[in-house]
Amino acid sequence: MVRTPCCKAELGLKKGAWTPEEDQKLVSYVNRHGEGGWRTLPEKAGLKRCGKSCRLRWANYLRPDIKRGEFTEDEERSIISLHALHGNKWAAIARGLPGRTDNEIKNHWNTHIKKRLIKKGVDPVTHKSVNLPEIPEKQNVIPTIITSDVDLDNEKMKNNNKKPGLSSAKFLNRVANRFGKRINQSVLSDIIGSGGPVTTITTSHTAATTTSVTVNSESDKSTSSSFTPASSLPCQMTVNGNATSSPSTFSDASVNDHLMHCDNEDNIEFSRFLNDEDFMMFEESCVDNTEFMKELTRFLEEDVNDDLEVMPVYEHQEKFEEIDNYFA
DNA sequence: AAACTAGTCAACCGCTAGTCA
DNA sequence: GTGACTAGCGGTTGACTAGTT
Repeated sequence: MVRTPCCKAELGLKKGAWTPEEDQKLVSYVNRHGEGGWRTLPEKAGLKRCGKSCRLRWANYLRPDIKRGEFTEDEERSIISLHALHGNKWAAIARGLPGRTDNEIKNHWNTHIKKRLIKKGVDPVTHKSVNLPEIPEKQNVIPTIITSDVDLDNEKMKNNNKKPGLSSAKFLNRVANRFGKRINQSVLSDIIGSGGPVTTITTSHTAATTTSVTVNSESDKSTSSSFTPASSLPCQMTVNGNATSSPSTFSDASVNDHLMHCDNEDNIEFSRFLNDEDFMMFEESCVDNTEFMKELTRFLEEDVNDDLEVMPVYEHQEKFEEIDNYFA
């Protein structure tokens, strides 16, 4: 296939910064004729630019729904979380941040967030703490994914103050064993973020699609996979009485599998539990989560005093492989 | 005040995927 | 199946600005 040259300087096409006049021409043309047809747009709009340049200028700067200005703390948390999930897929990340462009997010990542993570001892590529010790391979342990500054603090706390006994890992094993793919990463991660066993659960169904879960943490803050999902579906998690800014979504597929993964301490990792495609599928498809939340709530309530032992997930290697094959 | 350096971000480049004839 | 074309993506560049010497 022969690639079509885009910006042919020899044709007198302009490059570099856009002038207000050019912007005006582009905006008025797109307003009249809509987006698309970028190849022919410059000529029709009276612009001496290549179509690609016009599309980029519109997409990154002139679009009316673009949010300008500083990134908020929540937005940054979302970026970190989504980056942990998608890697350098800036377009995918941008889809989770309405009003922000992939270019803007990419720039912000490279100039601010990345540096901050490095400064705090976190590898911005893997989101793992560079100080974490090597974990024995035979137990299939995957290091904790660090997705935010809060995680960093939790991670430090964990390393300095590990506690044996009934851990949040154990608790999450129960949730995962019970609900498997029905619950997405953000939900589980939010629960993990609460740091320990559930002591009280309250639910409110003020509207058919509104659910809130309160998770009070009393013991360890040992786990560290906080997650800020991008979806705006109406489920709010409340941790220690404080509503998080993280709306969470749920799938209602009924699968009961054993995909949680932890070591004999407190490390938990969900990336094998739900892969990217699966997570995105949930994001797109799940709309009605009320019934699922009710069921989760019942389960959590039952779980409070339930000492049921759950098989450690590293003993489910075959299940991991099954799932990998399924999503391959 | 001038020169230099570092940081920021808009824009560009090269590539791939999807669509259509 | 093939090639032309378009749209979109991620990496990189370079102009501009602010801070420092």
